Amino acid sequence: MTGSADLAFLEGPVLEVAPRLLGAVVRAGEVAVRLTEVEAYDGENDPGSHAFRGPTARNRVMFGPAGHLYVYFTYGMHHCCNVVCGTPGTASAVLLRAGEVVDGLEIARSRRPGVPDRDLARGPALLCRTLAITTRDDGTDLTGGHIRLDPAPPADAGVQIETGPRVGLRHAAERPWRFWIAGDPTVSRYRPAVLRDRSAARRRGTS
DNA sequence: AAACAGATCTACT
DNA sequence: GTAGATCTGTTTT
Repeated sequence: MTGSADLAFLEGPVLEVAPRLLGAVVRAGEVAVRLTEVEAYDGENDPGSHAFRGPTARNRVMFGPAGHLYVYFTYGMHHCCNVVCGTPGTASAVLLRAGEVVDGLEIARSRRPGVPDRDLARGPALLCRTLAITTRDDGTDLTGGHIRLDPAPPADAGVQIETGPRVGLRHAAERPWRFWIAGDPTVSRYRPAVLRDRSAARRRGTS
């Protein structure tokens, strides 16, 4: 539990890294979450990635080395966090979508009063809220600081994994790059990505 | 300086 | 099951 975690596996291709993060534990201070649901984002090759159009002030962390945290803010009120993977220069990352609180339960509950335990980190913004992760933590090294990541224990190596489309994307929504632990109750159950842009479809339809 | 876009969540029927 | 609130940070001019 002490010392630095071995995060070398994060340097691989994002589609291999993402499923291996299931069962891994993210610890932020007193609260720890075991990951049950993640999504892969393949940087400049992926229209769904924030890095698709190249480096900017916001996404620069993703272009750096693996094992750091990329945190972004969206919808005016939500934080979401990713684990950067791949080699420097590539901008692949894995969105942490959901997990199970495995330590610091009292503190986690106090951050989300009245919520059932299984829902404490059920969804990417909720996971960040339960771990108190904000854009202040953007770029954090995960090998052993105030926020750290520990690989899935051997017991999780054989868990059954399911895949499906990523949630909520406008582009590349069809890629089945969402991974979750089969049957786990903490996996978010939001609707799959849907087409929102009816006006564009209508414009095209009147040809 | 201004416009845009959003990898969500909650509430409501 | 679905509609809509929400409003900041980022990007572009």
